[in-house]
Amino acid sequence: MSEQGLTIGKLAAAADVGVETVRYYQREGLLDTPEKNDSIRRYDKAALRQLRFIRKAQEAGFTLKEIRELITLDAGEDHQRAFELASIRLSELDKKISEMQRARDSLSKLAQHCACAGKSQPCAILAAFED
Amino acid sequence: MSEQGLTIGKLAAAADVGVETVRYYQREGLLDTPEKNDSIRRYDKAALRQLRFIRKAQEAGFTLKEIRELITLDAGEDHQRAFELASIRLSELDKKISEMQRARDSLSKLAQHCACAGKSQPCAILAAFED
DNA sequence: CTTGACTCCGTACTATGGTACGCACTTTAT
DNA sequence: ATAAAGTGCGTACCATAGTACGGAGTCAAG
Repeated sequence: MSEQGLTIGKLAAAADVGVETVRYYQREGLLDTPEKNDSIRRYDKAALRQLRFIRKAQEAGFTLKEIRELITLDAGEDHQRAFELASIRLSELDKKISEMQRARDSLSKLAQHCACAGKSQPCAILAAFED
Repeated sequence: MSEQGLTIGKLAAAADVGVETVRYYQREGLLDTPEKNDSIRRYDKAALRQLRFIRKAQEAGFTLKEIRELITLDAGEDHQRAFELASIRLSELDKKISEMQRARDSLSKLAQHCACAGKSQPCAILAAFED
């Protein structure tokens, strides 16, 4: 007997996370724990989709707490709040992106003249971030 | 008697961090603790510069551990290693930036048709990150 | 000259996001 | 049919980056 869904191991692998991480998300209420028909729990496509959503949302900088909220919001009808969370995240994402862009530029400038200079002066890295 | 340097409070304020954070950095070996002439420790420009460097480097995504290494490297002569750390960070920064850019796009697309749609369907946020 | 703010230092506690461990099953491959 | 691999659960532990607390001493302004 097999194809009535993924085992936790397969689910985890499909989303490229560890089994322990899946269990952790369950404990945190981000992923629900399916009933067990036999002795082993089986996960369907929806669970995989949700797990993947969690990871994508994390990449967008949402905390697990926020993600939990988004998930409940998705099930309910408080559209407004989800929109709000998304807007906040969007603007913080923009802020973070330009911050990182600036950091990137400083760092690449450093790499530039670190590469051509010999090995004399005190390393320019401390100076690299000075405005 | 005053202007022989900043007090810890002034130092912290000048770098926009908390006093406890400064002490934490000292404990972690990122910032050294100056000798005390009287009963209070005084911090000079170099300390402020270093503290600011720590924050900038954090923005670039370096961990405190790496920053500690960069600082010792700056004092010493292992240019090579500093260059290596910077290169690694640079490429991870690039990776992270495009990841966030992608997340940003998904999110803004969502905000778009979340704004125009009414409040019917299940909120599109779960779908927003699907490739 | 005292009251409130600041400092010093040590230690404890926090949040976030996991990872590991142990033990008792249950599958599955050999 | 037996050993290796996987599952279920509960609990413990981890790193990272701080933040808070308490008590004793010090300094500056009214």
